[in-house]
Amino acid sequence: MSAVEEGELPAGNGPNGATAPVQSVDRALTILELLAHDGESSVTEIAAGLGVHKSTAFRLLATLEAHRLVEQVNDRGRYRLGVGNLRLAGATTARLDVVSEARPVCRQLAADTGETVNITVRSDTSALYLDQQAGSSALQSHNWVGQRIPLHATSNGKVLLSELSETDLAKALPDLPRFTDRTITSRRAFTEELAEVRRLGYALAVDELEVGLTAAAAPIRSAHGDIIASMSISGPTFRLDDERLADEVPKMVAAALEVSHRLGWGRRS
Amino acid sequence: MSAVEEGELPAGNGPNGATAPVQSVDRALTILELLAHDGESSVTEIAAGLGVHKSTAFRLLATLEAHRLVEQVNDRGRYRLGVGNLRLAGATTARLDVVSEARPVCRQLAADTGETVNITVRSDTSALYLDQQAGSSALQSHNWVGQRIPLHATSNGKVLLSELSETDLAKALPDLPRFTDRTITSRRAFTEELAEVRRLGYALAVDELEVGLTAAAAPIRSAHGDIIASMSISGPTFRLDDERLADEVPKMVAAALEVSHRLGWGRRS
DNA sequence: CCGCTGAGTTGCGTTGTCCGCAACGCATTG
DNA sequence: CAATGCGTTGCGGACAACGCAACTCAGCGG
Repeated sequence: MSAVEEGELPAGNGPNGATAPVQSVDRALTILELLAHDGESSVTEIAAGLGVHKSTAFRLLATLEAHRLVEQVNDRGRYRLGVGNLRLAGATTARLDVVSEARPVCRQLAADTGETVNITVRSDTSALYLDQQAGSSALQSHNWVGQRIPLHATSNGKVLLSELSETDLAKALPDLPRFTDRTITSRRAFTEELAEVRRLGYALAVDELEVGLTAAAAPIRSAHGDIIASMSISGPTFRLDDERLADEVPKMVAAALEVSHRLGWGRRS
Repeated sequence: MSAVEEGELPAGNGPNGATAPVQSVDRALTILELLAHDGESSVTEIAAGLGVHKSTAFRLLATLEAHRLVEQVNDRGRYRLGVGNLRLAGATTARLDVVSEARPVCRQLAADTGETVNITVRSDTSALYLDQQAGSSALQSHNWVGQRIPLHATSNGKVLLSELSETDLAKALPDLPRFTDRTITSRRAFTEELAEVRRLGYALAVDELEVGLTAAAAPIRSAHGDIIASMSISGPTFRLDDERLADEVPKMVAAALEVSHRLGWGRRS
């Protein structure tokens, strides 16, 4: 089959530089990522994406299908992600106390404010979105769950970084790429911003990641007092102006505090 | 740990009888299922569960870890499901119009009624829970998302079966096991129950799956008018008595209808 | 203090498994 | 009706994955 463009992927390794000792499994999991990205693909497309023969891709797909991680749309047709993923994700979040404790609080906050509420944790150099409760407003952003977002241009990121030691901070922030005019790109300015976050107890990000997008975030603390997650509300800048923020931010801070309490923070043993 | 019950799995095949042509991938995916079931496991436990050598299990885990589908708790420690699953699940539900359209409606209904709201579809011989919005009441059931539940003992199942042809119905219901005194186990009685569901436009299930659990469900229809999913509210029987149901069921039927409309049902093109 | 146990991790050689090939069935299309 | 494209399947060679055994490291009890 004609010209497979070589090297579409790092060739035999996981998405990052980590080692992936079992080739076929690595390929199978890459298929899942391809499908997550493209939504729906044919066997031939997937084979091309992996740089393998059609039959190989087919067998990998059949194995994934046996575990319901993929399914085909019409008995003999294209493939897409299957419901097995939902079960795995359910088991994943069941493990994370944060999400299960935070979910009802988030829902309430989303209802109170009408804006989108997110829970994030830090994962190396990114903010990782664990859960999202969409606001009631018609205009709202897409689902960010599972996405990785830069730390220095988001309110969640600022909160997650706010109490790190200098060395940890350096590791978590190798660089500060610019996204908009208002992105903080100077390390000195960012350090001052973090001090402000510590002082206020919450963080803001207005048009820093994307023009027209405003977010505010507050820390969620473990029983030990460490910041283990961040809760944010976000929406279009025109709707979340200063006046509106003055109303909503205290609610969000209170909600984050409530979750921290549920996790055992500030509880006398 | 000690004493592996023999034959935990059909040995080299997927959970069902389907063929899984790629052994290593099949094993890797089985690891995910083991972790989903047990929450957290050691390499040795996983190796025992698979019936393979420790090193094999380790390499499979390393590959899964490269894709963030598993992670270890303490750099050198036990393994558990990783955040990559959340991303895959996000991509899976993004694909399912039903969930994204239904979620805001469900949240509203959960807030209005204070009870748990679920969205399910049929998957062969089970009802599959796609999404859940917990009610505001303190007493509420656990998260069912990704679980598979019998069709004949649940309100959702009755709705999903209610407009099937006789042959499809036979395929979807090989048998009718009993769960409680009130479970319908006669095929004739069940057929009559389905007729009643069609007449009323919704289904009830009181103590049929589990004593003390009551649920009511209504159909969600595609643009073609087919029943593609079911929406339910459920709660403890003592709270959902006849009087209460008389209040809440119409709300639920209306909510399901709203979702059907969003999906294009009854819309003039 | 030190050896012992049990955990996760890592070279190495062999073999069994997975891959690429090519042929097939089945739609859809000209 | 031939032609093309898809997803699917038998087959044999080769390489990748497996099992083995040795290693590192923590915890623990002697």
